[in-house]
Amino acid sequence: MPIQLKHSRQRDALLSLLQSVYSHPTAEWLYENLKMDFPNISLATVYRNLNLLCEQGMAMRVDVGDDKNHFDANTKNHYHFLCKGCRSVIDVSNEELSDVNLPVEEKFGFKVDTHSLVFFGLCDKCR
Amino acid sequence: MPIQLKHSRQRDALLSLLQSVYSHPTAEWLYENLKMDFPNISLATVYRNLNLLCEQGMAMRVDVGDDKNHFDANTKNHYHFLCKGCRSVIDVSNEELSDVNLPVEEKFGFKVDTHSLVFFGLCDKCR
DNA sequence: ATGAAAACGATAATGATTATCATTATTAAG
DNA sequence: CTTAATAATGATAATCATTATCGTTTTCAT
Repeated sequence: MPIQLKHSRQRDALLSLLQSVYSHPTAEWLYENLKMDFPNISLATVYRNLNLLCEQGMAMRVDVGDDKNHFDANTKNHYHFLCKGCRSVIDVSNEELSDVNLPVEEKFGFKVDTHSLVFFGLCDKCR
Repeated sequence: MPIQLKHSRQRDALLSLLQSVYSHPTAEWLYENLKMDFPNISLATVYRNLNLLCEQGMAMRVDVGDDKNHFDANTKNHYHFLCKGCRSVIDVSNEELSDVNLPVEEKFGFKVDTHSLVFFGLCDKCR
């Protein structure tokens, strides 16, 4: 008996908003912007649906260590860069960094499923 | 006028406890264990002194994305592995993974100061 | 010994997120 | 087109790690 999803205008709007931006917004930012179309939307609804979208694989959580989650509709494998100046989160392709897991598997005998890699510095606007 | 540190038995005990363990304890764990010698110690004292030790470079914060900070008296550059089974945090040397920042600098034109790299999987006991 | 300032313990406050719960919206079946 | 089930909502309380506040205690140079 997996939970049978029902349609929701709020969830639709959330997903298309998330898909329309290149930034990696927080729940709070999405909440503020959804208020344009849904003046009565609740922050709880935003969190609920973000969790749903992540479970469904239509979005992913981006943790850059700034104590709040960011969200990304691009679920393809890639890394992120956090600018210490403007605090923006920027995509970084991971083509050049394949097989990072391998040396850890081999040297320590751990089974490495995934890794998290975040870069910190100044973006081209802030440097 | 930089803050003039004064000696504190609680801070001494915190540092030597942290230096004596290979795990990467949380503030809560350190607090519970310091109670042996300081029954009246406050959790605030533990947090205060952990922040101080980090500022002084005698300890470092380890963020593995589990919503609480871990602490490490080994401030030499190394990575961490989080076991999804026993939730323990294990050191990983970074010898095999030098120059991770470089490709990002070159390709995106960002000034990359640091990066955070955490591995997830099962340790040799849990796999 | 003494006084300024650091550190303390207790505890309230914060901020992001989750849980609760009464009400509303969606949807499949009659 | 009703209706009944159940998912989703909005409002808000609760949670949990961490920080701030504040009156009291320690530390330490004088």
